Amino acid sequence: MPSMATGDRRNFTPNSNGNNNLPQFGPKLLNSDQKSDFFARRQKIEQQRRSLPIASVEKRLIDEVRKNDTLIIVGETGSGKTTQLPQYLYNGGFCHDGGTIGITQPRRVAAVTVAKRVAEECGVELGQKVGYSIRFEDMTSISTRIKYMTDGLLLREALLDPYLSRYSVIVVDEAHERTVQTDVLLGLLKDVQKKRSQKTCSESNNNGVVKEENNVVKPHLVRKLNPLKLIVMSASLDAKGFSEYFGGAKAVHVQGRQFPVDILYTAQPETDCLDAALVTIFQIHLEEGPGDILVFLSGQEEIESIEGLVRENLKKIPESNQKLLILPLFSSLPSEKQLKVFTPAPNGFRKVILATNIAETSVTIPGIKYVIDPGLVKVRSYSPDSGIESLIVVKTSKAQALQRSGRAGREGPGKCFRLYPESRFEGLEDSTIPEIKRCNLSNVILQLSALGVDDIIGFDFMEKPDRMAVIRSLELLYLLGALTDEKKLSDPIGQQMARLPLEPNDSKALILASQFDCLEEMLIVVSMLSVESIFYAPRDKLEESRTVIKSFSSPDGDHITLLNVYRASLEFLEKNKTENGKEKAEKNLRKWCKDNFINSRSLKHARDIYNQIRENVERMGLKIGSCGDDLLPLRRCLAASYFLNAALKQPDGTYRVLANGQIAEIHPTSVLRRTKAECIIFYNLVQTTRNYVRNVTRIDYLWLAELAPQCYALKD
DNA sequence: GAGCACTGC
Repeated sequence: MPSMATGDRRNFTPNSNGNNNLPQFGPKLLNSDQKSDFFARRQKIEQQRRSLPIASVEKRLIDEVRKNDTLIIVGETGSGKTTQLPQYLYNGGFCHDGGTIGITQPRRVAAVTVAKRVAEECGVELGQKVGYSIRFEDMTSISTRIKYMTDGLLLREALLDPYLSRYSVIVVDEAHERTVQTDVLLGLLKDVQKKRSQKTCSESNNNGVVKEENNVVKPHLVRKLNPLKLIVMSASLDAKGFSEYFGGAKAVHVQGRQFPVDILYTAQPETDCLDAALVTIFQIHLEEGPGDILVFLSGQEEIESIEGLVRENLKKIPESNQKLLILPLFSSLPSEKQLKVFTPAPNGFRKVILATNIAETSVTIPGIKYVIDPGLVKVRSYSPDSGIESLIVVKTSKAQALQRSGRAGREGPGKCFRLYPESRFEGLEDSTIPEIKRCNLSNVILQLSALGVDDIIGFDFMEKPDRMAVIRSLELLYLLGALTDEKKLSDPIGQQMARLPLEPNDSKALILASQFDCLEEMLIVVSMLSVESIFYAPRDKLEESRTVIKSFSSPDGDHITLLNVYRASLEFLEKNKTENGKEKAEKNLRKWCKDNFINSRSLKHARDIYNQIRENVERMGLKIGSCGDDLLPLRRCLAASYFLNAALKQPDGTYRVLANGQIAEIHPTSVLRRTKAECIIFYNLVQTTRNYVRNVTRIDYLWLAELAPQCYALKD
């Protein structure tokens, strides 16, 4: 690593085509002290609404929606499309016959914050005319006409109401992100649209009545169905793909409004990305005017090492120049540390935020004037041939690079330093490969089967998933008993699995646990497995954290260790509740988490999931029994459910996956890392630097033949 | 003795 303190620097060249317009989303929220004068505020809101770029095309947009059943809207940053269009539609009479306007978002925070803003603009109480619905939280009522929600939630709704009959218009926002949920939703909506324009509900098999899950007929569902209006909103400059998919649908472009960002490239390719980022941070800090820096890095490890390097090098420069605040930001970082990036730097200080992709779309940080973009991103990929998931660092797409640089132009003109030559930019892919082409499809297939789509290969996806990936997932679902020989959803197993908001394997584990009399325990285990990283160990307290985490660990493996953590936290909470009351107890729990190196956000998430799936299994009528302190039935049940993830120890201490011969090691975070049981089942296998199995439990080899004969018939 | 980006039901 070359010394930072001296003259090492990078020469950046501006891009050749001058400036660019960058896509970004959402309007800025007003800050709270502006709320004081109600009338002044309303006037201000009106003024702001009228000044949005989209306001000038309101009439035209409404006309187009009247004329076309499907419309593509390409809305640039700050156009106001997400907040304004639903209001235009409402005022344009699209709710007159009692229909609702549904707007989907890929992320929960977006659904919530936008709904709040729109309710305020409309001068109504949130949950009345304007509301939102996300997992764990429904802020809608019978009078809700503008409903923001996550795309995944709308998919779930389609299971109960296949015609989506309560909606007159559905707006799919941020479609350019192409999440799995968005892609499935687009295919589904296309189909619903066809069905709704071909026939009214009264001609359907349901005799004109669409029943809710509990067989209660909702009055608004009985009415004759109008054709479904569909609006696909995208920030990508290229609407062609969407338009073609929807049979040449009309596309409308709405201007954006944002500040110019100067794009600078390095003259030469960089061999050491971390070093280049380090040099650029100091170059900006020492030579550029005020404004915070945002650096895009690939992962926690990279962030932590560059954090150390910046600190080291900071000591070498004159003290008057040391006013630099270094803030890491990644998803598994505890909330209180994440929140630090939002507090303005003290007077005279500059913030440098070292972030993963979380800062690309999910989190918007105010005050950023400089972006450093090494042009790399860590992505999940899935090999259908081996069935292995891996996490690899790849080059970003052009669209991603544009999105990143846009983060510098939200509040004023900015600069983006791309740590590669301009020629490399030209060679990048236009857009990122849609997620559906690089993930395991079992859940998608299960959901589509539940929606009556039996021919997955023939389903009209915007981009077809890999054929081999489909076959792999069909096999898994068949082995789990979710699909029949005719590839139809089985009854009751498949039906029950599709209703649970979990991965197919986890759903199966719950169903079996009811037979093994350990559903109480399995609900906890599955909830804990569904969240990311329960434990959080900061680098400087690694040793201490290990000792503490050990106190929860079970010799039988990670599943039971997770169960111990959950039980211990509940015990702490209950005891505290009786002594201190609920609110204080929750606060104390967060302290308890911190002391035990547990991520309290993850634990809270696990509790939410637990409550939701417990309610689900209760409604299904599954017997919720407990195996008490004897956890043998739990381990047997894990073997019976995750039988495809069984592995045997080899003489060299690695493990061989019985189902496909893959070789893997136990992940260093597992409590079985050293013990090396003869036979194990694992929750997942991910390839990083090597093949690792994570969340591992010791089982008896003989259980496999007994409990999963469809896979492990005993040979004589 | 090595380390999982992000999101959703």
